[in-house]
This record gives sequence, structure tokens and C-alpha cells, in this order.
Amino acid sequence: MKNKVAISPETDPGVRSRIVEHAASLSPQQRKIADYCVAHMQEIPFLSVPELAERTGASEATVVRFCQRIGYTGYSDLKMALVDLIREEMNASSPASAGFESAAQDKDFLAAMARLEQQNIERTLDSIDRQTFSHVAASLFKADHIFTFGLGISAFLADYAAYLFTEYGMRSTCLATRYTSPREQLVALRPSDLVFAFSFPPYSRQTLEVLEEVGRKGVPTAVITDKPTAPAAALAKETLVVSSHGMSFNNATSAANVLLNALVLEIASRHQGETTDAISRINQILREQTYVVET
Amino acid sequence: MKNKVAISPETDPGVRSRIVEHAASLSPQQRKIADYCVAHMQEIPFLSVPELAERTGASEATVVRFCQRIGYTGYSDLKMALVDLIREEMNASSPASAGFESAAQDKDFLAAMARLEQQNIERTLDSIDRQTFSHVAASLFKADHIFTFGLGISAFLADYAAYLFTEYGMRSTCLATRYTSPREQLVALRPSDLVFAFSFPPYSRQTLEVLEEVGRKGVPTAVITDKPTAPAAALAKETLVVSSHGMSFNNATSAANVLLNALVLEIASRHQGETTDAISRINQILREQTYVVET
DNA sequence: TGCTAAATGAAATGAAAATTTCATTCAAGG
DNA sequence: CCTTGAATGAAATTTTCATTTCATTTAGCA
Repeated sequence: MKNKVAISPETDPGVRSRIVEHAASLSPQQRKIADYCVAHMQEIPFLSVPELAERTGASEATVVRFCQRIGYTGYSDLKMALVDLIREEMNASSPASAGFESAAQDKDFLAAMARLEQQNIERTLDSIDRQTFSHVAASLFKADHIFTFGLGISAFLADYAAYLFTEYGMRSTCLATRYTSPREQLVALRPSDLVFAFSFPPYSRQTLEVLEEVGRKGVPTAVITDKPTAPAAALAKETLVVSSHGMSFNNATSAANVLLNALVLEIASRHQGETTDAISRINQILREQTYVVET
Repeated sequence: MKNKVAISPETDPGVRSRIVEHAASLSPQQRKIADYCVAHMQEIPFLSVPELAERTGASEATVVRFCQRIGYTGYSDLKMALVDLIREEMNASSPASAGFESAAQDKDFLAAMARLEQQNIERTLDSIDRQTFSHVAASLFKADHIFTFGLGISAFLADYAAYLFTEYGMRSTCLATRYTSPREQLVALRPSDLVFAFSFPPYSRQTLEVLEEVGRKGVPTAVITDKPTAPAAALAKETLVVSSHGMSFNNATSAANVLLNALVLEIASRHQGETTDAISRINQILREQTYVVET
């Protein structure tokens, strides 16, 4: 667990209560500072002594004396307390931060892996550019045919993506390397198509070659990768970056999965008619084939 | 839901897009910094140059140079941009936007999907019986050959599982239905083998038949499914239940993924020699084949 | 009025951060 | 093999910040 250095809930009454507690013993200038603090608590972590002094009309010296009066060693100390608070706030909404460090130390690999993937998902959610996201969704829907591609671990994602797109009524094929090279399969590629690649470490050279060639032909490309600086990012028209921090060499793919699922949902919501039609037809087919076991 | 005080990409005019934009022109060290920034955007406002340098393994000078390369005058400038963002966020969500969030979530499929999968992972973590988990891990390692099987969406999991097991030095094959039925492929099955099935709605009848037949032969079976009452659970010797609540018909598979990754980690930790040998051999092969693009 | 003690800000000091300089390393191209 | 230019980190420099010192002011009080 994290070190709450010197500010454990028991010993730290909190900035606000300290101010209230010592309100009586504050000098006029210090009071102005106190008032500003309670009114703009969230601002403090980003303010320096000179700034706060300027905003309250007091001198820098008085700001520091105020901090000491209410029980901190100085302004840095008070600020740190508030920084910790704000950090807690930020992490509070995700279950991810709960106890990753401790889990990783234990032998509970399930817990460690779970926390890790929750964090990956959280980071991805924070860092995906929504505009790019929407744009990719639109491009996917617009495309005549979506060719998905990936090698190594990324192959599973490519496969899954093609499956998903098809289920949602789009035409999609995964460029498999079973019999022919992907580039052979792309000879008939048209500008109205789209190539959707997945590139995770260890980055395959072939994926980059495909992206490069397709791009040269003027066919739209999109890539899901793990870093904005990944080699594939430079070659694709659109890049979606997902967090993929792994414990070992096997990459964490949950975030990419989430992203894919979200993409098709986005598409489905924008084009209700076409997609729900496709989905219900598929469901019906499954039933007709007695594929499904009823529950 | 808690107030999320974080940088949201929609309102980010600068930092992220500047990084993506200039990604190509960044030097190796600068890339490391760029990657850290996008992955830990919320941290930056609280980090100093020395701290960031230490975390990324680059020098302080390089940190500053990175900021300048992507268009800021220096680190202070970049930090200010992020501070402004965080302040905006806080002001936007602080007042009284409790109801606003749910409305916003309706349209943010990425966020919705992310929360859903995080919950699935959380629930799985809570509900998996650790003893069964360990036992399955042991059985997998003990098996001469692991046959994985799944249909529909479960096929991807089966495929991935076979891949993972192989990477970790075990023998494993996914029973594909491309040319022959799975039952044909199982004629040579021996009691020292193991069949690992995946069964998610819509439950396929074929999966149940395979499990039943294999079980009759006295060959160990394990299944990952979504409910303890799922039809496959009754037929397999070992059952691992993962939470898989989905928004639409496409099942949420993140939890199953996490479980698989955790399983191989567990196995790897118990049998260090064999697995790490296999992994390092694989890594070497990848390098020899110039498959990998170095970064 | 004159004395005292707290309060205050200007400026000095000390500390840490940010930026620049410079010598070294490294890689690409002649 | 040598040259050249980019990249890099160590260290110097500059800037900014936090804290302390000190002289001045102010209010309370005999």
C-alpha cells in the first residue's frame, strides 16, 4: 500500500478543519488567506506561494506563516496534503487502483492480472481521443469491405474484429497467412475499402509493410497499437492507442477488446436499421440450425 | 458515480494531439517520455522534471527537449496546459452534474463498455474459487496434450488458449472445425490428455457433445463458462465461471481472457524452468526471423 | 505620549526546479 | 575509414519557489 507520509486520516484532520480550528488565532491577513483557501480548495495544489499571495493581497511571508499557524510545517506541506486528496479523487472512480501493488506482490496471479487489465482499460478510457474514435467508427461503416490484419498475438484481435464486423452487418475479412501472404490477398483492394491492422509488441515487420503498401495505394488504414510512437502509428491514417501493460511477455489485450466492442456499438447506434437487421438475422440462423441450446 | 477528475480527451486541445502529431520526429529517448505522458496524463501536473526524467529513464535535459520538440516552450509550459485542463474538468464536474453523467454515458460507448468489462473482471475475481483455479492450472500442466475447443465467440478464446499454452511450453491444439469435426480429431485421445472447452451463450450443442463424449472416455475436462448453471458446467470435471455481462449479444470476453492469462502465469510460476525456457526460446526465434521491429 | 508585542512586507537566503551549455557518444553517409 | 550531424547526459546556469530575517508598522495599553 501507498505511504501516506505523515498524513494518515487519524492524525490529519484535513485542511479545512484545521483552518476552522485555528480560525480564532489568525491575524487579519491570515484570515484573508484562510477564506481564499476554503473557497478555492481545488486551486491550491496548482498554486505557488507568490501566486497565492498575489490573489489574497497578502505577502508571501504571511502565506507561509499562515500554513505554519494552522499546523503544517510550511506551504509545501499543506500543498502536499491537498495533492494527495486530489489524487485520491482521481483514482476513486475506478476499481482499478484498489490494490494492485499488493496483489502483484502476492502469489495471487488472478488478482494481479485482474488489476492489471482493469488499469489498462482505465488508462485506455482516459487516453483514447474520442474524435479519432468516432472517425474510425464512421470510416469502418463507410467502407465497402474491411480487411483486418495482425500477426502474433494481434492475429487474434484481427480475427475477432472481422467476426464482430460481420456480425454487425459489415463486410469484413481477416487477412490470414495460412496459404497466401496478405499482400497477395490485397491485389484487388479498392480505395473504397479499409484496412484495419493490429500491432502489438513484438511488432511484426510484415504488418508495417502491409500498412505502408496499402497507404501508398490511397486506401484508408486504421491501426490499434499500444503506443503513439509505435512503428505502425506512423504508417496508418488513423491510430487508436490502447494501454497494454503486461506482467510478462504475453500482452494484455483486454483494452483492445473493449475498444473493438465499443467501436461496433458506436456504429450500431448510429446506423440502427442496418446493424440490428443483421444481428437479428444471425440470431435467427443460429436458432434454425439448432446450434443453440435453450436455457 | 464519483466525480471523475481527469483529463478527458474531448477537451484536450493540445498535449495528446501534439504528441501524436510529432511522434515521427521524436528521438528514442523522447519516445519513452511521450509514451509515459499519454499513459499517465493525469500524473504530469504533479510531476517535476527530475521526477519525470527518473520515471522514464531519460535525462532532465531530454525531458525539456521533448517538450520543446512537440511545440511547447518548455516543461513548465506543457504542465500549465495540463493544469488548465484539469481545472476545467474540476469546475465542470464539481457543481451539480450528478445527472449529467448518466446522460453522457448513454452516448459514450467506450466508457460504458469499459465499466462493464471492469465489473466483469471484478466479479470474476471475487467469485472464482481459488482451489479450482489452482487445480485446473495443475491439470493443464500435467496433461500430455491440451485440446482446446469452442464455437461461436468461444472459438476465439479456444484459439487464444492453445496459443498461450504453446507459448508457455505445453503441447496444445485448438480443435478447429475447418475440415473435420472435433470428434473426428479426438479419436486418438488418451487419458493423459485434457480437453479445455469454452462455452458462452449462445451455447453450442456440439460443445456439449464433445464434453460428454470425452468425459465418458475418462479424459479430464475443464470448461470456462458464464454461469454455474450453464449446460457445459454439468458435463466438465472442472468448471471455471467468469462473469460475462454484455450490453448486446456480443459477449464480454475480457474476464475469460484475464482468467487464461492468470492460469498460464500460475503455471509458469510453479514450473519456472520449463516455461521460461520455452518463452526465451520463442523470443529468440522471433528475433532470428527478423520478425521483430526493434524499438 | 510612549512602550510593548504582535503583525506585516521587503528583501535575503536557501533549496529545488527548469533550462541551457558542452563534451561525448552514436549512427548515417561519403 | 573518416566525417558529420543528431542525440544524449552531466554539469553549469538561470529561474522560480519556499522560507527566514529583519526593519517597519500597527494596535493595545499604562
